[in-house]
Amino acid sequence: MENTNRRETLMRAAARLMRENGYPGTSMRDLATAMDIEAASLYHYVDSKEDILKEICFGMGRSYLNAMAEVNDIYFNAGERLGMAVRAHIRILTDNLDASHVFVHEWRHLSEPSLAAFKKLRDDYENHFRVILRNGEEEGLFNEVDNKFAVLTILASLNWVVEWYRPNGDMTPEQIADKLTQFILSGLRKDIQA
Amino acid sequence: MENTNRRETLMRAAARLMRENGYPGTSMRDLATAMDIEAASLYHYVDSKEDILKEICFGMGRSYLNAMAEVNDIYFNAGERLGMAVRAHIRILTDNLDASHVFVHEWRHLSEPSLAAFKKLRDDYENHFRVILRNGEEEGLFNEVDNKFAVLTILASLNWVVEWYRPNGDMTPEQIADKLTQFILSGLRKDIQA
DNA sequence: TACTTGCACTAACGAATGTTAGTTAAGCGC
DNA sequence: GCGCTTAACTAACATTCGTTAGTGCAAGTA
Repeated sequence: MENTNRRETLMRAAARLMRENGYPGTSMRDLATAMDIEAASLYHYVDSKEDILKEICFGMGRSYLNAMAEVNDIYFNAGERLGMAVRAHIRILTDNLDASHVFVHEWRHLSEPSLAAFKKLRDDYENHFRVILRNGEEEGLFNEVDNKFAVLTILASLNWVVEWYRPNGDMTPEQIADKLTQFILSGLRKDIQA
Repeated sequence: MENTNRRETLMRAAARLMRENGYPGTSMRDLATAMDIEAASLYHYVDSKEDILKEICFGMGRSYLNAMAEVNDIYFNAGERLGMAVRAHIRILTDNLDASHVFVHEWRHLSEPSLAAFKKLRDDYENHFRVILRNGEEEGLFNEVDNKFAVLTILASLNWVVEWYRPNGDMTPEQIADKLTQFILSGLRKDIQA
């Protein structure tokens, strides 16, 4: 437990607290207690409480977007790209459970103009998924579906993992990603030719 | 705008505020302002702030469970029962958007023993879905899947609707339920015999 | 008319909130 | 040893928080 980047330790503690109690339910004094310092000392590392939220939300947003950019750099068919995107998403999410929870749920407590910027970032990410689905249709691989609706439903499944995943549980992130991909592609119904 | 059950108006206003700002982010004074009375006057209707949360969470929980009981009373095959459960869930959710959001996201701010009771209620509801899936397998209708995982993923898709559904949007609750059912059953992939 | 009830009010409580100002002690390069 | 930086501290600020106590008034009932 050396002194590796105290600021980052602070961010991690903040993410954990905000995950457990929400952003308004997390006080600077709570965070200070978790860091074993006084509340005022936090301001040596951050400018304000909202700064912490901003850093977590936009940091995670960048992570997700970067991973998606990598996926799109590689040229595969839409089915494979979808699987890779799901796998990347689940990997980042499970690697940063607390921060991802904040990313998914607490961003609404951002104030303008950060709020608008964050929404744009999210829309960008969703759009990448939409493009994959459209490609899949063009390739004759996917059914023609309402893409907006489908992406929301897919991301719902992915993001909900943050609610129940536990490290040391009985599913690895890779297994989760595989099952999700299969579910998204095939659903529950048994193939006729079983 | 007559005086139809002022207490219920209060609950509705509370649900809206807690949806927008979270439970810790909603003060009794905020709620009082929304009701156009003083904060102290709220205590004529409720015992405490947490009472409001309790009433919303358990009220919605009962609604969802009752609907599920009705679905299970009628004897259909698992595929049809799943469709009916989805439709019932989406109907309740879209009929009570704000309260459902609180039900899905704010219950964690309950304190014991309410918290444990709520979790039990939720587990009961999830179990009903699990039973439907198992029946579907027994009937040879569904693939054999990890039921716990599948139910979480299905409920994720359903509950996420609370994040994007807008009355006067371009999908009716029935259309949403139908699309969700289709997605859950068949996924994205095009049938071979298309 | 007298009493009760429903629904609101004012005033205030102690505690908690985010944040600022100013200080102190330790460690490091010169 | 001197000066600067880092990382913490104490003390306090104005505000907001959930909640309680006590009051007033209007409507309904005996």
